[in-house]
Amino acid sequence: MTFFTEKPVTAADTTFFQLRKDIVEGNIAAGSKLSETQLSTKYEVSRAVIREAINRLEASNLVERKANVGARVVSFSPQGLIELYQVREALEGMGARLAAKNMSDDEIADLQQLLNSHSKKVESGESYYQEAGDVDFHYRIILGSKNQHLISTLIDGIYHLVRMYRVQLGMAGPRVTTAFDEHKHIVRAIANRDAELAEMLMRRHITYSMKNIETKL
Amino acid sequence: MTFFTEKPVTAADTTFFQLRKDIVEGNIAAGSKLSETQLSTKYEVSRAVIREAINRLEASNLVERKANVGARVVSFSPQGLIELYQVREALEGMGARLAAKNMSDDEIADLQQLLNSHSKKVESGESYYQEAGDVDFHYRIILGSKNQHLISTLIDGIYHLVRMYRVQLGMAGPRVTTAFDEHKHIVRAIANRDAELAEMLMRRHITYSMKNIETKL
DNA sequence: ATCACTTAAAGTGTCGACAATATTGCTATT
DNA sequence: AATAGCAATATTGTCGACACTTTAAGTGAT
Repeated sequence: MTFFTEKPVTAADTTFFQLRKDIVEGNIAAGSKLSETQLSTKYEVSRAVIREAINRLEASNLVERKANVGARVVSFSPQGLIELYQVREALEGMGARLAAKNMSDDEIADLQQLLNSHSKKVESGESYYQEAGDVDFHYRIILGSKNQHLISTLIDGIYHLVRMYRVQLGMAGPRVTTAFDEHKHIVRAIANRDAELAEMLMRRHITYSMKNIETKL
Repeated sequence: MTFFTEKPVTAADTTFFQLRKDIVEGNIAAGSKLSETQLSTKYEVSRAVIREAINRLEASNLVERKANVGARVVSFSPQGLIELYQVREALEGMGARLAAKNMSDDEIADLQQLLNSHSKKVESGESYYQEAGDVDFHYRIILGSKNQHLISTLIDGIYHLVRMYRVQLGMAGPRVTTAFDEHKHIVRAIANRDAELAEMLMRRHITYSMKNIETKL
């Protein structure tokens, strides 16, 4: 909902999306300074729209601003990554809990179907099961929570930061096969309307994911 | 940390704080439109700083903006309040868990002392145990989590929304005596470094608080 | 050579004006 | 009378210029 409807309407919108993409994908280095005048010439818009874009990036926790000094892209730190995953664990855990309560039967069926298509691709050797599939899975559950706060906090905020960290660490995608089993169990819990279990499994899933990243540091 | 250091340095800062106060305290009605020109004359600053302030209010989830249309103060809804408390439950639960791990012994001692002073005032009939005390308690635990994401999400964002809802519903403060016992148990869990229990008790505490509000609807 | 002070440069913060979009009210047609 | 289209108005979005702050460079004294 919040995510798929991201059509830019104003110049500040497009600049914001562009800047966010450039930051998340590492084209603008972590920790680097964002000069308003410089960006304004680079993106061929006035400083006003750059400022608006930077403000939104700040709200997304992708940049930090200091008054009268300027904005910098947030710099990577293992501690920051851990903190991010702690928040993610709390929010996505709650998301799974609510999804078990609030997802419609149709949505659950779709989710199971998505998992099946992933399953086939994994079995047939295609290691397609990568970022796109993983993201799709998590998005559906978050959206299934029907909690607008949760949805926008995760989808508009945290996920972009997570992706940025992934790029910084040079990780192609999430863990492949083991993660798939975890997904399966989560969906089963949701299908059984077992909110408690769904939350617990989702929290574990994210904890594992983080530990997997930690080993690569 | 993030909270006590809120000194305005720029005109946009002061305008933002003023506007936020006016919204949270209900001087600007929920659901009302925020006209840029109007506010610019009212607060005697240019539209640029008003726009910046509104942007930050939007990031705080206190107002909603639509392109080429304008900004409105978020409007109250029971559903919205429930969703807010669900997020709060998840985040403060994690906050308590982390506080049990990360608070220093001194900080815990201070927290216990704070609770004692509340206790005396409750026993002596002073129903002082109101918003200020409750807020102080929750802030210390959140800050004790040492998780910067958690801290800013709650203190810069969610708490203001919660206060706004409280004002809308005309609730003087939180539940008095029962809440105090809950606080006591939470602190004990933290002092015992029992992260699991601290999280569970905090989540319950917030759930109770929400149910208490629900009855008043 | 180092440090304090002054001054120049660069960058952010703020402003007022103009452009583009949305809303309102009116007119005309059926 | 109701509706569609159009004109007028009001509001937001964008721009360039100016003011203020920070930072860096440069000068002089110890």
